[in-house]
Amino acid sequence: MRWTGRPPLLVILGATATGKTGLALQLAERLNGEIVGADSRQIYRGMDIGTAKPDAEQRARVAHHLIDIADPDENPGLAVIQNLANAAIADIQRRGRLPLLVGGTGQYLSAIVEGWRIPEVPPNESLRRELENFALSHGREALHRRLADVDPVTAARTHPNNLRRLVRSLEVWHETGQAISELQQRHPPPWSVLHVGLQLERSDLYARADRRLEAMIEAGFVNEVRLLLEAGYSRDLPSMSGLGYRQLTAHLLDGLPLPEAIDAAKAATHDFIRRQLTWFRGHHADIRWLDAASLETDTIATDVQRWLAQI
RNA sequence: GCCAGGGUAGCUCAGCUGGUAGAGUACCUCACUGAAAAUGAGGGUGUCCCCGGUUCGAGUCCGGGCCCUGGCA
Repeated sequence: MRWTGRPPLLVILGATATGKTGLALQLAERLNGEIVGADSRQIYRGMDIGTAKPDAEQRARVAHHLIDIADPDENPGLAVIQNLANAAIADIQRRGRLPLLVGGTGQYLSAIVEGWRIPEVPPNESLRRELENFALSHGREALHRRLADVDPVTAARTHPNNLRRLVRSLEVWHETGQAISELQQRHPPPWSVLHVGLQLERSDLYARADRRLEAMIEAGFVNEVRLLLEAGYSRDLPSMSGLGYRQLTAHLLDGLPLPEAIDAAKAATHDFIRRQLTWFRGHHADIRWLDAASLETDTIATDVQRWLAQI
């Protein structure tokens, strides 16, 4: 494949359970492509069923990147993900192939495509605990005032209850002496990007997600969570906070009846779908939306080829 | 058929001696720069079963009807 201008990136996004994985596979096969995951849960080894991770057969058909890159007790963080994705995309382009950035994690998609400059301050767990303890004893308002003293801009746009954001902002200040608001910039990479989004009516999105969860349960989701817990992965790890994982942990450890855990997981998934859609609305204005219920892969592939020819 | 209880938000239900309604959950909206499937903020979305009556005013009181549940036949 050759292109005269900027190297191409095809982005496939959409709410969870819309069929991104299947479409990406078919397009990658037709268009000489490789898939770069933009999914914050498929990065974890051992979390397969509940994350709807592409299986071995699918990954043998098309090369996948950014999947199974961490153990469940690790927490790579946005900057690491962004660097890995950038490297993978550049490498695929260099080899004359088409990178497909595929996933539903809005923050990852935006950070990669918009080129967020992320403050180079890795998470400092002990500092985070210290700040959280301060909030516990003095109140979140007090922590918010501490941030307002050093970084009024960020303080003004962070709700005092959002402890996680407060802690991160103070962490950046503590490590760099600079306000996080001044370190946040954007440097979009020199790519030609086409956004394709998979869309469905809200009630269909919920129904599909519910059905998929039921299928996951039948495929052994509960046992997957049990194995993770038995392997020593604590319930308060970020990786264990995912949809289904959290609720099934409550089932296994707290005796929450399975049907109730499943219902709670469904509701959490609906909530997540809403937040995904909010993100896509706000961050990606130029998405080419497709009806996920009637995908015509050949037509889409032709459209993408036409796009590739004119960039 | 008779007796008793009940029909209020999508669901389960609260609503004191009459002043056009609330809770949990579901649902909807929004923010988001190294935890993001995370975290946080906001929102009531309603023929109070129907018809009539009393009253300045009815979810609430009265009459009639319809439906649901249990018991007795």
